Amino acid sequence: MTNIINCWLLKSEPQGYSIDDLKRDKKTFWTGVRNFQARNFMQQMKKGDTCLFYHSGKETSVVGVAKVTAAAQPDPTQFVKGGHYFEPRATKEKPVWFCPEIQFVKKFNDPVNLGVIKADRALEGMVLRAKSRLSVQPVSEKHFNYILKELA
DNA sequence: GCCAACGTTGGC
DNA sequence: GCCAACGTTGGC
Repeated sequence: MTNIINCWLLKSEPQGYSIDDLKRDKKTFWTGVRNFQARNFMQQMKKGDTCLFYHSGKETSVVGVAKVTAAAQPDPTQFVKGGHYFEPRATKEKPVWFCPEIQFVKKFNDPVNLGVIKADRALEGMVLRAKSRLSVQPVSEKHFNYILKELA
């Protein structure tokens, strides 16, 4: 049996790319992630997987839901010489960084704050509680559903 | 392959 | 703005 994890959490600085930006764009490629752990999780994402969309910075809240519409593919920003996300080690044959495509699903009326997530015993073990820096992380289906149904 | 130095993220 | 956490780089 393959890995059946199919819920994720994506972090974003809202000044950089917010849930409202995603709502406007409807779809986007999740480019610019430059962390190997995060990349490895993104490569496990499949079309149809669901994602919590988290705003870091001032808000520190889960603000909505997105879904994966295409599996990870080479991140084009790694080839842009002089660009912020340029990757000198990457070639077209052997790209280093990958990005799935995601689609807007919903924005919460009530964002779920990190404080609540940390305090709620039902969310014990959530990666977000421990790994403060990881920008793409798996979420158990139980935790995902709980956040949607009980907290948002 | 170790580890010190360095850089970045992100909560507070 | 600070700083803890932690990922990455590069010298050895």
